[in-house]
Amino acid sequence: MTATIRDVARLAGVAVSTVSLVVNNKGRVSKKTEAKVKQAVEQLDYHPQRSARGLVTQRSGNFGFILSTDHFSQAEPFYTKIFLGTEFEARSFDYYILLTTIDKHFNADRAPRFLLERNVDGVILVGTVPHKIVDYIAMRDLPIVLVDYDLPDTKHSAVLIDNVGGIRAIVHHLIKLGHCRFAFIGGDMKHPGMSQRFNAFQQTLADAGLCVDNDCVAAEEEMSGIETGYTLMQKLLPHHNKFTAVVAANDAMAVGAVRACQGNGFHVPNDFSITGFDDVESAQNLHPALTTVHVPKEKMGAIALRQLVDMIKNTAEYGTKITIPVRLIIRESSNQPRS
Amino acid sequence: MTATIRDVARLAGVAVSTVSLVVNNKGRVSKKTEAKVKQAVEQLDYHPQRSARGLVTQRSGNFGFILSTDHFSQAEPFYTKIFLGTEFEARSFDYYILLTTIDKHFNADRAPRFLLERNVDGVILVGTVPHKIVDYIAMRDLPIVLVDYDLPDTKHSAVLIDNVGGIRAIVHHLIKLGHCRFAFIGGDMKHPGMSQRFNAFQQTLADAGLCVDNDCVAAEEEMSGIETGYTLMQKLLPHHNKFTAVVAANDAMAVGAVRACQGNGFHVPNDFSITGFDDVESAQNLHPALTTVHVPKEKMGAIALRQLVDMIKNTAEYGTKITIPVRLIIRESSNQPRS
DNA sequence: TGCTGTCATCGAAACGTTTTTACTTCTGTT
DNA sequence: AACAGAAGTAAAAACGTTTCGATGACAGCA
Repeated sequence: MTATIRDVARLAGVAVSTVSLVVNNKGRVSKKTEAKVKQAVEQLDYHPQRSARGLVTQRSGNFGFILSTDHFSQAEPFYTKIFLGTEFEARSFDYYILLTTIDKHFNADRAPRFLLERNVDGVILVGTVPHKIVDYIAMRDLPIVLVDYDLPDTKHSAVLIDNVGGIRAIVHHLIKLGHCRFAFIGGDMKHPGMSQRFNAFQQTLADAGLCVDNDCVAAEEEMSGIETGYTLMQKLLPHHNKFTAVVAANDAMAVGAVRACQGNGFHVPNDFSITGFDDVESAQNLHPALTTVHVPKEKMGAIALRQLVDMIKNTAEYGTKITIPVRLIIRESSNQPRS
Repeated sequence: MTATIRDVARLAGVAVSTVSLVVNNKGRVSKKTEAKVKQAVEQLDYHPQRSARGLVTQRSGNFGFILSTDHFSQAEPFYTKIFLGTEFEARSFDYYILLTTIDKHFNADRAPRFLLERNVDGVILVGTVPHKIVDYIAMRDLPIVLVDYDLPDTKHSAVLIDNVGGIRAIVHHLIKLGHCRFAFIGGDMKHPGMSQRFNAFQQTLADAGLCVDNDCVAAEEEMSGIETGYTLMQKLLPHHNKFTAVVAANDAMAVGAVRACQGNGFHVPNDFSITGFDDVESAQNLHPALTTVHVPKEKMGAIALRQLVDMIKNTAEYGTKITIPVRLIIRESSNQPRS
């Protein structure tokens, strides 16, 4: 049904190879034949067939995009936005994205089919992802870019959030408002980004000559959602006279924390300032609107893609870590401490 | 680097074609050679290469999944969940999903590359999608399944929500609680599902011998998010003595409506009952938790995929409309009317 | 023993490209 | 006028599969 390269060649009165040269504009073809060929291509609406091209070039023109199932189905479209950035950028580089989710316990014989069938030229892995699958992909020596995740003991490219800079900005902002007694809400400490935020929190305070009461740190292992924030804030509230500002490790938990306060008759920010991190959608809609750190999610996805492309073109090193700068967003949830 | 079918054949001591027969278990191969071949496959970790296979079968093993950019980036993961359902089901049928977003104004020369390169065997289109692209795909005669959208004047398969049943359940529930004066909040009436919900609302009331005041219907053209719900509820509130129950066409707008009420000193459900539709994540987290209609999103995605597969296997008709039943979820936002 | 039919396996063609090598034709130089 | 080199084009091989027709072995039957 659809036109093949042979049809184009026949119509243009040239050899098949010449058509190929024109289409991929490689080699030198005279202006005249080029025009002829292009006209024929146009007329037949010819597009090279992916599989045929892939067979000879051994390139699929696809990238794999892997994230854990629970990340993807999360209420907040944090990772969805990263994907969007990648997908959009991919289009302009003529790559396609094969998205798949894997669950926490990766099992080698349930490996994404696109790996087995050599149907991708590189892989982007986003968020917390089993160590095993990274090794698995590396073994098949495909270029890898991690996003918002880092494996400490390996040498893979990664696109990372400037967690330290973000937390530092938040804390300095609060100090400038006059706060000197802080609490912290953290979750999912297995995620390197989370623990990074916590460490930055402590470090920044230490640098400012302040220290944190143990009662003012609440952290949970597994989750880092609204529920978690709510629960942890409940644990913090009994010691509410020990702090005036609460730094949450992300917006979701901050939202939960605000709710817990309001549910217990406290006012934000009059009684406590509460801050988040990530600048997700609901941070703006919240009442009071959340002071937080903006993370450019789409941009991160785009940069990861570009990094992958560069690695394939060999114009980028295979272990580059890219740290994405973030921006403090001051809204209503932070204010001067109660007197 | 990776093993080819020839390597397997050599190792097993059989012909290439025999290996192919075993791998695809077509034709009859003796138990003995089958074992030999399978052992060799195992040993070399052989997997047929997608592009080579695709070239000869003229099948890519991929499905396209298209939704509009704004749908996908929406805060609520409604469409994300549909995708998840599709992707998961696809895996068990050995298909891969190529996801792409297109913007409202589809332009034929920016068509998804997977269409041009014949890199998909069928397409799932989700949500409001330009009429033009559907025609475009149909022209290339690929099987199509629409999800949560329907084109009235065409004959395409579609997986649809039982909007009528859902609204009817909601209204009956409210009537049973004692309500007889209703308001409606609707948005994005271009989407057939939305107008369907509105019509069902009116019809159900009419059937019950009730009618709706014009002042009690608020609908906006474009959007249907939290903001819209908030704005529309503001418009409704001046006439608050004309109704005791507010039916919103989806959860997002219901959330906005609840906020507007609370912001103006009204209590939900004591002053008004407010209901939603969709049962998204935040409907449960809301205070008060939202009475709504549960829509099985993952399931819809899965069913769409299966429909596509069946169409390709020619075990399903090309214009089947599948209506997915929904379930009333009674939570806290609905109660008896104020006296 | 010779013939027919079934079953298992094989060899070769085909799918639609890209890429490499080879062949013309032209241009300019001596 | 002969020739070298460059430029443009063509022919053919290769990529890794599937599939189809051919072949051989073997059983059953006359």
